[in-house]
Amino acid sequence: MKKKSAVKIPLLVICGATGSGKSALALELAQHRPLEIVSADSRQIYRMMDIGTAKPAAAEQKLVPHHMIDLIDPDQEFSVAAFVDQAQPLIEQIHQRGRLPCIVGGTGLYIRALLGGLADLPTADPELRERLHTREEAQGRGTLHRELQQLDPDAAAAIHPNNLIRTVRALEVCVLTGRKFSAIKAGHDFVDCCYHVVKLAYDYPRDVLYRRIDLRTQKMLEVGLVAEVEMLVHRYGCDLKALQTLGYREVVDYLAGKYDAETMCARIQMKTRQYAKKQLTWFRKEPDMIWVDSTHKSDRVWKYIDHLICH
RNA sequence: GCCCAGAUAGCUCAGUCGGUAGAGCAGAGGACUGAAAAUCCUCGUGUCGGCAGUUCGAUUCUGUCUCUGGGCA
Repeated sequence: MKKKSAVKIPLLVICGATGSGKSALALELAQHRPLEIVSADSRQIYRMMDIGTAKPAAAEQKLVPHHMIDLIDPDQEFSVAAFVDQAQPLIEQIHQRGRLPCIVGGTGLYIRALLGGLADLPTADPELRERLHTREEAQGRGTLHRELQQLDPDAAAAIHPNNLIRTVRALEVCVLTGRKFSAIKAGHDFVDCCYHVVKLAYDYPRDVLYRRIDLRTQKMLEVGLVAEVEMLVHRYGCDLKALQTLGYREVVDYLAGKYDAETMCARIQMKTRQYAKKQLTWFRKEPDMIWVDSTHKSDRVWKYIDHLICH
């Protein structure tokens, strides 16, 4: 998975909270410098989920080459590993075309995995997961975590008993490899960066960011988020995993009559603010992050980019 | 105008048989290696509406005033 080359490929990363203007900045930069955009967004990979994921408009995508968008249908499976496997060769191709690859996205794990690679872990096994979940249901809460304690005490200690999803994954790795999940992870720490990277993020006062989010949510509803979700529900049913996505989930509840339109809007705004906060927690500890003051962005940003391009 | 019910954390409310109070949500902080816009964890002092009275002690009992619902005129 890791590409070892003598010269590291230059790579611009624009990350940060949802609604902070990542896409707009990338588009602006692309007007003046030769770059192509690689989305690092775990939801924009889905076709038909356009409005709620704030996917760049068709016109914008025509203006600048965009990648890693509309890869799969909403009922298909995806993963960090799939993202890395597809994005890494893309980045190399863009570089060979003489352009600067620009990662734009808010999915912290995807970015980290792209830059540092992933540990050598087995892919998801849906049937095994199904069996594990069934066992937890049949034998009671905490069953799987207790099993994990036997198989891999370190992993169990690091995962809260209430966190079923991560307990299942850890067990899955142990069962599939016959090794300890914690031991495999310990041999990999994300540091092997195969790119020459500049990481940027907009730094907003929290209240300004939240106001932007509230407005953006309103706009999404105005341009037809509800209709988009209705179409998805009609096509796939409402149990779709992709419909757990923030924004989509609330519209599904609204359509089911759980609350009125006003409450739906308020809830999406609230959930989006909470998500932005969570992203900030993630990016805050990201090493070598350059936080760009949102009020006077340009000069510094151009300098970093030209440095990368000349590299 | 009269009667009744309320007034407690940013919001919705619980509670204190008199010893100054606690849930949910919100908010803040955090974790995160193939579901990551998912999943999970931690954090609760506030003139208990104002004033007066009873009491060693009142958010709790009494009176009164203000405000908000509802009912009767």
